Amino acid sequence: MSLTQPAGEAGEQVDERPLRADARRNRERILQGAREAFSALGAEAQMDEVARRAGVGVGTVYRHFPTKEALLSELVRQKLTTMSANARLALEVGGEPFGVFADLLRRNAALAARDAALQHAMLGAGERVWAQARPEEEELLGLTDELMGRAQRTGTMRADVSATDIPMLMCGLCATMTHTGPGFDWQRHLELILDSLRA
Amino acid sequence: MSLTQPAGEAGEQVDERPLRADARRNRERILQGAREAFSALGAEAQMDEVARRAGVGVGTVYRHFPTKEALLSELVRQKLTTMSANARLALEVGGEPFGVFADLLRRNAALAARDAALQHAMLGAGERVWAQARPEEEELLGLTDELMGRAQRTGTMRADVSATDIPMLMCGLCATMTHTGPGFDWQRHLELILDSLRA
DNA sequence: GAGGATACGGAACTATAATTCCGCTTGTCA
DNA sequence: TGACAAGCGGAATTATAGTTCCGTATCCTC
Repeated sequence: MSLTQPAGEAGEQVDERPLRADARRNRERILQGAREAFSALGAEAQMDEVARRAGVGVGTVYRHFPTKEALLSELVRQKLTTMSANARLALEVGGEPFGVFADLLRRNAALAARDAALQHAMLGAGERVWAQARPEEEELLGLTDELMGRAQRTGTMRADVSATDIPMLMCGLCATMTHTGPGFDWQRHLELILDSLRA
Repeated sequence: MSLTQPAGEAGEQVDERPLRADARRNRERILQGAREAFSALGAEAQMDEVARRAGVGVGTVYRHFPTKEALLSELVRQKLTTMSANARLALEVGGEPFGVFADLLRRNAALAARDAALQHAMLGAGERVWAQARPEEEELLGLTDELMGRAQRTGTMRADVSATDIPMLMCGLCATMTHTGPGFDWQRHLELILDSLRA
């Protein structure tokens, strides 16, 4: 189905005219409703629940996102974009490279912790959901690579870790967050991880 | 439903007479079929699929395990038991404590890697599934604690990590295994983790 | 502010997957 | 080896949740 799209890249409207005002507003509401719903109930939150929280009908949800998967995909894409923004900020600020990188991870982890169930929902989502967010993923990876390179060149970070290790580590951290409930001390876990990256 | 059980602990038959020969055989087949099904398809493998692989009818599956959850629970319980057995072995063998512990983790990780999707299915399962396996979990935790204590007393392991950290770490490792496909090099990730435990 | 396109709502539809039911089969024991 | 309890198979049932449809409402343009 999604393989037979007319043209243009996967996500947003391609050459469509701009959305009507109410539609634009609803799209935001839906995304917000979805975040809330998945945060509260995990991936098994139903589309009706998303609609309810967004204050719209299910039909409207489907008008904006053809499937539940597409909705999740958009959430993933946005999350990655936010993380990239953080990374870019970190690159500009400068400072002791390892510390900058560590702080970035801490910030991103905190971001994830705020709605661990949503995180879990996104991780549990199938390949297809992530495939849609490939470009955003690549970008984040690139930025991470640059940040790590700096730290490695100053000798404060192990030379045998690469940017691709980070998603793994964070992925593990997220899994941990959701499996032990909200009171869990993921911060200590993160520090453990950071220690393992230090030279 | 499961809260109104007559008496006795949650899992096995309590004071029932021994299973008939064919039933005992089928129970094993079902468990095996479930392992295969969940390994191949993840938690969304259907009961019919489990039955098919076990070579029995669905009805038979339900005769042995009242719900899908109960079936998953039993798999979790068995996995934990196996890990405990490994831990007990490690305790008896003796040798340099950190090395013994590290090898145990490596072995258990390898065990998990063999059927990462099953692992993922178990992790993704709800609280209730794990609640059933509490005793087995406690036991494994106790053994882990003993092993780590030894390493810490010889000064080869950080003093500020505890046995409860290990499930978190392994949980992260498992999540990683399934999110990056079968070809992923989880071994390097594990070594990273081990490094972070070293004193 | 009229007309037409765009978007909305939510009941109805459909697909999927868990679970039940009951007539039949097989093990067990005297 | 006959009787009966224990166990089996799998079609039918039920529950759940994703998705569609279409009459109605809203926005935008002229």
